[in-house]
Amino acid sequence: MAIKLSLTNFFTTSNAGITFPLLLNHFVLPPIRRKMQTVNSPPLPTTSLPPPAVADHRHHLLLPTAASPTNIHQFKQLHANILRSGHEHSLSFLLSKLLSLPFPSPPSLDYILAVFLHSPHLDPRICHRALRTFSRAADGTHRALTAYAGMRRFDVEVDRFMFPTLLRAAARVSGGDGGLVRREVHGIVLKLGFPSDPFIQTALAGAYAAGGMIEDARKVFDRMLHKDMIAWNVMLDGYYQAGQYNDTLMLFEDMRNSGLIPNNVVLSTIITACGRTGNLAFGKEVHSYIVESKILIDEHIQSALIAMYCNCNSIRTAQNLYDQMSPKNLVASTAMVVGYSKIGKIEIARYIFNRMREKDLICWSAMISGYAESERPGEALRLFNSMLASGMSPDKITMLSVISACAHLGAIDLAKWIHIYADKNGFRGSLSVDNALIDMYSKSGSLTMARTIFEKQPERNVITWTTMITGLAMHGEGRSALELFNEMKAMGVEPNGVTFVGLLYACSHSGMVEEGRHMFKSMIFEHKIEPKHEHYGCMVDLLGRAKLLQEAHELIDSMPFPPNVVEWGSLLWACQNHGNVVLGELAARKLLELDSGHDGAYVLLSNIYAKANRWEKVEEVRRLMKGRAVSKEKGCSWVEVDGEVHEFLMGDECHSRSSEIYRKLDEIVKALEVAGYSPDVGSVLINLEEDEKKAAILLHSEKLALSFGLIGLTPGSCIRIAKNLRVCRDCHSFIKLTSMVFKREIILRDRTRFHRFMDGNCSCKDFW
DNA sequence: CTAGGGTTAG
Repeated sequence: MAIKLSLTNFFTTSNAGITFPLLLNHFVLPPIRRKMQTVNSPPLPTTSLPPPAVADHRHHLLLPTAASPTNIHQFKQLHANILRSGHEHSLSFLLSKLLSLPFPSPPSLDYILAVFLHSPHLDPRICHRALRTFSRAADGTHRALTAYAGMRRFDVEVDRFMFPTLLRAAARVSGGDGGLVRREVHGIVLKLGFPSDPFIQTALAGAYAAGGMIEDARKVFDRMLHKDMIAWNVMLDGYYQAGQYNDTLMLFEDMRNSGLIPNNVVLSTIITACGRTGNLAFGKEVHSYIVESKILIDEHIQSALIAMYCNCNSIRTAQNLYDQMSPKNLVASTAMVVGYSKIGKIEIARYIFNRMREKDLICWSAMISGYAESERPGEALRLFNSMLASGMSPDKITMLSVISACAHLGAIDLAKWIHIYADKNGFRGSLSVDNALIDMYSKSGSLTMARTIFEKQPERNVITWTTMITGLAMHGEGRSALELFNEMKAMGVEPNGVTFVGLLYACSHSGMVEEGRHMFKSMIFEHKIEPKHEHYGCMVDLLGRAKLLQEAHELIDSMPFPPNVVEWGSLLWACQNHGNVVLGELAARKLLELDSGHDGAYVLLSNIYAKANRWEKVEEVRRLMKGRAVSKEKGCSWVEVDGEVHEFLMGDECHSRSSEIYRKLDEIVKALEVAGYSPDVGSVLINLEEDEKKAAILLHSEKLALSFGLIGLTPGSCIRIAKNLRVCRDCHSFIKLTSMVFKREIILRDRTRFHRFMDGNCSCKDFW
């Protein structure tokens, strides 16, 4: 009765009884006799022994060498003897010997399975041992299922102890079959009448959870009358692994309400879940609960707490806990490294990293990605080299950080090197690594290579498409970006918020106003994606570039949340380009209300006034800026020469070839003056004489980088400059002229896009 | 058995 009820409640009748014998029967190996023909056996006596009544004590008669076989060769000889002598019932003895071996190597797993499937007598104990052997082996999943299918065909009685073991194997079957196998085993459990065995239920829930079938896991879990700690932990961990952190926390509440005292394993999971969702309140509550109930805070809990506070931006609390720890453990130290990196305190992160006595791959990766994220890609790569030198080999995640660092650096030679490295070390074909490579190549100026990898990819996810779309957009190929988007939709891949950032960006930089408006609407109404700051920022930029300043302003006013510096900044930038003083003043005021130290706001507003010949206002802005001690952020540029990346700050004299660089700069300026160049001092905001302004603007970092690039240039190659800020108008025309006068192709990458200069033209369609 | 690192945008 109970069985029937479960069946109808939980399964549709169609997938309960009908499908399950089909799927498990897939797992069958070729017949054993074929296999045995390849075994070399000694000649057998022609007269066979009488079949023993009890199959245990006479087997030594069949053994070629010793009383008990110890290696696979001896097993095979024994096996051959058994078969040829017709004592097939002795296979059980052979099997039980095989199963008592400590760790069968992979080929012998198949061998065991073959013997198993051909044994005429299988008792439940042997079956369970066989299942356990297969389920425990890393690659034993399918063999366990095959063994089970075989057992059922031979009508071996299945007892309740087998299911947890079987489910452990089923839990590892991935893909579409995984779901079917789980349901099938579930169906068998119900059919055989074990639906309320707590061990089986826990294993079932665990198997469903491991396959991401979290709702099914929950259904099984909810049916359990008696839930022990393991059951709760399985369910909590299931939600946690599925990334459903809020569900994890809610279930934890249920657990506490049920009166069960959580153990350390559960607590670790909960604390980590709090960190992942940034739920500091919950985390603190759990922390006080632990302290109040005097639960022993072991290393695991302490590390989890530290990581949680780091993730919730409470680095000081984390530091306090870390200080109390002695000796410092690897996990906690890594958490601190990540915590400090995330808030931009990379030096403190490095200090902790340096003091770690032993370093594993994870802490190396954490430090590398810390640098990559902190806009210090060069340091990230140096660290990667140290890691290799220390004998550590990267895994996929390390590679992602390193590739990302290369992308930020935008150095094509390094990009090629890391690509080759990834290929040689077997990372080719990994979806996430390929995605990172596409991004790296498009950010290094090689859209062709990016596209090549993209086209070759056997599998693409939303990140793949988004990366490629954004790559095209950065290179000014707006139309192609939109075409690719259509292709993506045709393939049935659902775009996300980031995809639309790329698309709006593409529209904005290719002057496709109508398409941009359409995209924005389609995002909201067709794809049900809530527009966020970055989308509004793109739209303001798009409208602003097209001189639709009023519409841009209206859009900002219509936002459902308060506008931020990006939106006002974009509007202000547009006002400067189109010379709108009134709206510009408004945007600058709003911007400064949000961030009184925003250097760009002063610069742009001052430029707007200068354009309108309102010099008294220019003076006022400068005084205001001086009074608030705001200074323009120093620009920083990199240039790659002979595969090496050189970094320049504004007015930098640190480079070992500094004097040479400045000589070259003079030479360029003289040549450009002949061609009609005169420094545009509009963006120099300090109170200087005209001549001093001209001198100051010639020290911009991209000009230094360009000069150095021209010194070391081999014929035919081009100069690639990466700049981490917006390029000023003067530098833009400076580079344009240089490309003409010196007959060089120059590629400039600023924070958001590429400018390709050739013969005095620039590929970008921006306003200069 | 649990805890620490990752790819797209900003």
